[in-house]
Amino acid sequence: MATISDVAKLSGLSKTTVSRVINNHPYVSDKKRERVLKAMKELGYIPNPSARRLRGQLTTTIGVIVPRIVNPFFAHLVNSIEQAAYKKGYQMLIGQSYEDKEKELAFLNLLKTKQVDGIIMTSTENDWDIIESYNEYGPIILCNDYINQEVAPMIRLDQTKGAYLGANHLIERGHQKIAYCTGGLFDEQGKGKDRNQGFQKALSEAGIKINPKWIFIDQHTIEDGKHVLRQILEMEDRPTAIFTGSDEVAGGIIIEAKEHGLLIPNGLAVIGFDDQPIAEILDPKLTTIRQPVDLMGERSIEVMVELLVNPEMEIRNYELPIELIVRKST
Amino acid sequence: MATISDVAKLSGLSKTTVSRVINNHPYVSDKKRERVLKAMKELGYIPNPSARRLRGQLTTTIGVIVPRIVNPFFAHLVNSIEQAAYKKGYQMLIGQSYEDKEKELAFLNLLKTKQVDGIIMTSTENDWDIIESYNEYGPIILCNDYINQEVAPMIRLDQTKGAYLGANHLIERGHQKIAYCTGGLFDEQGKGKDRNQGFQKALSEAGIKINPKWIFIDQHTIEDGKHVLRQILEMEDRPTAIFTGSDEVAGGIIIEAKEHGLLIPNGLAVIGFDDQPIAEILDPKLTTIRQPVDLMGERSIEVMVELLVNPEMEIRNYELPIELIVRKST
DNA sequence: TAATTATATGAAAATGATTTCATGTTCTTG
DNA sequence: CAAGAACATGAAATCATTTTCATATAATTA
Repeated sequence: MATISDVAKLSGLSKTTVSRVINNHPYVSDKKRERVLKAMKELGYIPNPSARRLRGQLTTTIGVIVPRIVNPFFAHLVNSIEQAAYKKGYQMLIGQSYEDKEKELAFLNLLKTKQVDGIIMTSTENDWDIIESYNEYGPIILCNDYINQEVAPMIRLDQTKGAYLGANHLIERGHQKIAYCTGGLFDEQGKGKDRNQGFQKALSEAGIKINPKWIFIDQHTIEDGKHVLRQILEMEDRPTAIFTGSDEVAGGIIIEAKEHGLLIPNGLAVIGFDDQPIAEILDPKLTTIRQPVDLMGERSIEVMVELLVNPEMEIRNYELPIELIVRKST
Repeated sequence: MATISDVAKLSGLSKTTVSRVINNHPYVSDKKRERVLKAMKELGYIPNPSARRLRGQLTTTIGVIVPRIVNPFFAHLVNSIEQAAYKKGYQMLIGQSYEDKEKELAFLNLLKTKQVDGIIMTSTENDWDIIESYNEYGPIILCNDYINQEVAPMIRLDQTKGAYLGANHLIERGHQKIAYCTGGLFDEQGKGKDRNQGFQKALSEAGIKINPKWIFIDQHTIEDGKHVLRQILEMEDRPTAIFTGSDEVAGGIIIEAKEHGLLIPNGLAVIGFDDQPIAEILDPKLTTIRQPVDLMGERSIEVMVELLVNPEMEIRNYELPIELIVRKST
């Protein structure tokens, strides 16, 4: 690989001048700039990022933590982040936390060692106190997941409203016996908590009591959804509708219902969350709450880049619209 | 951040000795090693990767190129690669080529600038002549996609056999009028070509002629599949079965068939490729050809790590098993 | 016991960039 | 036209590490 010295030698100028051209510093005459550019092209010169980093320059790499990339919601989110990053000349380093605290910390360490300029977290496993300690090494922003304090920029949705819209829709369809199925645990913080609140608000406004037997926690996959449906079938007093925290779980419920001859939506109305491609594939098609994934990715990169340019930037929340998509499963 | 000099100062030893401890060089006395380790722990010292890279050390980062991460097949592949890489202490840098030659080259440049130790390509957009020119900067291995020369290690499946199995299955079910739907173009190299051959072999063995009107090329998404079905419905002479290059396209066909009241498999038998989660979700469940994604990811990392340790390693192919999964769509 | 050889350690060079400082030229401005 | 400001250039320092070279001591061998 050609180095800056090679370029300097070939162009008959100093490394300093070459460096100035690379970083388009103003004080370079047009003639010499031309000579440098010509030499650079001739040698196929690319500045060595390790050397630039060592001098405290930016890495033009942004880290993204996701729980698991095979979850289509996160695949889409990662996709939109990567697209936006590429447009701005950034690379994307991906890490899967697999809901493991250690893995999350291992990834945050990349910030400490300046391998990434900043990190976008789409989920958080550790407490914020711990994550915060990495913040001094570079910006951390939360996208999708969030916590209820204004400590870092957050790209978030009004989850409370989303859950409220969904629950309300079920109530309007005449349901009184509504089950609830969440990805998190019940006393959690952030996203899950807000959804719980929205759900509860809708029900209490309609004067409906929540039956604790109809609450399912820690449900994530299609398999989990199937299992939930089997549990419901065994109940004496069954719910007539179920609100789920993800399209995948909703999908599992619908697939298993078909297996057991339970009709959707007449036997059980099902509502999902995310509006993933699967929502259109299921039969019946899934009523769900759409999260504007592309917007979230784009906005995250925008905020990250601003923050890298101006680290003193004001920390605030960016709330994006959330929307109910009514299809055939309710 | 603490530097190696800080550790040297605190431990009262030289940078050299500290470096020796970090890289566990043999010639360090146990006593001093202890002192260094203690100082390192006390300062929370982590070596600066940029500086190490600059000195020509490995980056412990492996680049992975995928066409698009939202394609569940590639999401799973990336997942298995990341898992395997993490276990061996490597990070994974992802780039989406979006089937764009420029983007692919931009990513290959990371090798040139030593930002990654090696690159795993799960698809290739540029000709091998061009890709090969990056090979001198670090190992490139092909996983999933491949070319028909032994120029780089390839983790591949016997695609010819896969397509043969699928086509044969349709023929055994009594079909004579079989359509073919591929992701690539028709005269392509590598994966697509082998599949074409397998398909053709099965048909010619059964004495069946291929109807060129029933060949669909460049089909990738669910939407593409829907479109294919509409085209079939408009034909006077319709096929009774269709072989597709991906579960997603097959899914689109099945969904659209339902929309038009065409029964699967009686009106049209459909066979997919990949055995993605969607295959189990579709109604009827999809007959498909399973690719051992987890194995492919694992093997790729194994080979990559070996190759990094011993760059002179013999180049060879690693062929993994491929399998027909019969469900309800045929 | 003298001569190798293996073990231990550190000073200084090297890696490839950017930044600081010094110096010289050209342009404004009073 | 003198003096200060703006422009243009390069030598050398700097970033955090590894590697080379030099040197000293301990262990082995002849």
